[in-house]
Amino acid sequence: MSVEFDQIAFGPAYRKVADAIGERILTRALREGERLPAETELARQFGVHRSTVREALRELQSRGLLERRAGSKLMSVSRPPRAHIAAGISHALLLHDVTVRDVWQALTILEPPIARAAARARTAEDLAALEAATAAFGAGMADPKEAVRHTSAVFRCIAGATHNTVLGLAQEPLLQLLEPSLRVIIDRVQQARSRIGTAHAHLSEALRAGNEVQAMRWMERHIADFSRGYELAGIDMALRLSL
Amino acid sequence: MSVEFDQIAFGPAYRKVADAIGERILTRALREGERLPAETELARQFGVHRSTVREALRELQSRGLLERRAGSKLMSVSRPPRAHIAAGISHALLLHDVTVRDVWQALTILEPPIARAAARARTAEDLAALEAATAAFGAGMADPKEAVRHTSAVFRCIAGATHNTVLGLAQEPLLQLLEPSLRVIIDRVQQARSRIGTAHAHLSEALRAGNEVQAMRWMERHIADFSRGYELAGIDMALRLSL
DNA sequence: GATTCTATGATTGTCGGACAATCCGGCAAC
DNA sequence: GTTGCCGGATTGTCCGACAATCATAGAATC
Repeated sequence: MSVEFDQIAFGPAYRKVADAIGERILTRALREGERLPAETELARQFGVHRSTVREALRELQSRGLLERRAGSKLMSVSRPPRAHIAAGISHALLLHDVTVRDVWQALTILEPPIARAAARARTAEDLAALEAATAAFGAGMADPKEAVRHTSAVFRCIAGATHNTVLGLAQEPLLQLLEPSLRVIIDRVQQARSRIGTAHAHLSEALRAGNEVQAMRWMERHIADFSRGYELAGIDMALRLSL
Repeated sequence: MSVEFDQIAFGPAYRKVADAIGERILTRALREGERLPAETELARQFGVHRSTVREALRELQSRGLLERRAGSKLMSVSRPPRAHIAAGISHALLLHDVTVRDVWQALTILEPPIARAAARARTAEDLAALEAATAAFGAGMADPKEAVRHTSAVFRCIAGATHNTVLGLAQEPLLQLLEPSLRVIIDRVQQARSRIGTAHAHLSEALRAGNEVQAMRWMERHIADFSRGYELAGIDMALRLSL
C-alpha cells in the first residue's frame, strides 16, 4: 500500500495565517472590496495571538492583497494596484544590476508591438485620453519634471488602448526605471522636447487612423530616439541604474 | 524668505522602520548577503518595540528584500529572487482578470525578439544549458507535468541567453500563468509534444548558428502553435485565468 | 422633527514583558 | 580530530495593557 502524504506545512504561524487568507483572496472566496474581520476576531478564529495575525496582515498588505480603505480601520481585499507591484519589480531590477541598455532594449522589444496592438484595439475613449495626454505634454513642456511625467503618461495611454493588462503591467516598471534618466535627457538635450512632441503627434494620429504599421514605425523611431538622447546627454547606457 | 518643507513622514511606525531599512538596501548601503542585527537590537536602535520591528521585517521579507538564509536566525539582505516576484506579478494579474489570450498575446510580442536577441548574445554556456533543457524535455516527455516544466525551462534558457535580466523577468510570470493550461494542452493534444520538440530543436540550432532570423521565425511559430493547441484542446482563450 | 453634542464601544498602533524552542560557539571528554 | 554538552543569543509566540481614532447611538438643544 502506497500512501501519499501531503507536504507538511512548514514554517511559522504568521506564514500559515498569511497563506490561509491569501489563498482565499486568490481563489476569490474573498472578493475585492470585502472587509476582513477585526484583528482580534481573526486571532480568535485562527487560534493565535493578535501579534501573529498582525505580522500576517503586514505581509498581505505589502503584497497588495489587502489595503486599508480611507476612513475604515478594517482591512479590505484589494487587487494589487499596478503602480504598487511595478515598484516592487523596479526595486528588484535595480538590485539585479540592470543597466540602462537592458531597460531600453526591453522597451525596444515591447513598445512597437504595443503601439500596433493599440492601433487595432483603441476605442474612442482611449483616443481621447491619449490626446489629452499629448496635449498635457505640450502644455507642461517647460518644467522638465512635468514633461517626463507626461511622456510616461502617453506611454500608459497607448498601452491602455491595447486593453491588455499584461502589456500595461509589463511596461510600467520600465517607465519607472527610465524616468530619472529621461529627465536628464530632457534637461540636457535641447531638441528632445520637440522630437518627443512630434512622435506623440504621429502616434496619436496613427492610433486615430487605426494604422498599425504607422503606429509601430513611429514608436520604433520614438524609442530609438531615446538611445540618441542618452548619447547626446552623455549618459553611458552600460551604467547600472540606481536610485 | 521662502522655506521649503520636507514632506511629513506619515503613517505608522512599522512603515517608517520598513522604509528606513528598505532604503538602505535599495541604495546599497546594506549590501546583499549582509546580515541585519537582531530584532531586539533593531528595536533599540529605532527606539520602538520589538513587535513593531517584526511587522516591518515581515513586510521587507515579503518584498524579497530580506530573507533568512538556511541555518541562520539573523535576517540577511537579498535581491528578490526572480521566481518570488514573478509569483507576485502572477497573482496580481490573476486578480486583474487576465485572460489566456492576454498572456498569449504578450508572449507573441515578447518571445520572438527575445529569441533573436538570444541568438545574438548567447555564449557557449547558454548553448549548453539550452541543449540540456531540450534534451530533458525529450527524455521526460512521458510525464505531462515534467514536459511542461521542461518547456518552461527552455524558455528560461533562451531568455537567459540574452543576458538581459529585464527580459527574463518579464517572461517569468507569463510562464507561471500559462503552465497550468499548457499542461492541459499536452495532456489532450497528441501531436503537441512532438511539435514542441521540433520547435526546441530548431531554436537550439538557430541559437547555435547565431541565426537571428531563424531563431525569431521558429519562436513565432512555436508561440503560434500554442494558440492552435488551445483550440484543439478546447480551451477558450477569452477565459479568465484562475488558480 | 432636525441637528448637534456626547458617551460608548470597537479597532488599531504600540508598548511592556515573558517563555519555550532553536541555534551558535566554545569547551571538555573521548 | 571528533563528539557531546553547556551557556548565551535569537526567534516565534504568547499575554496583557493603553492611548488614539472613529462610528454609532442616544441625549440634549434648537
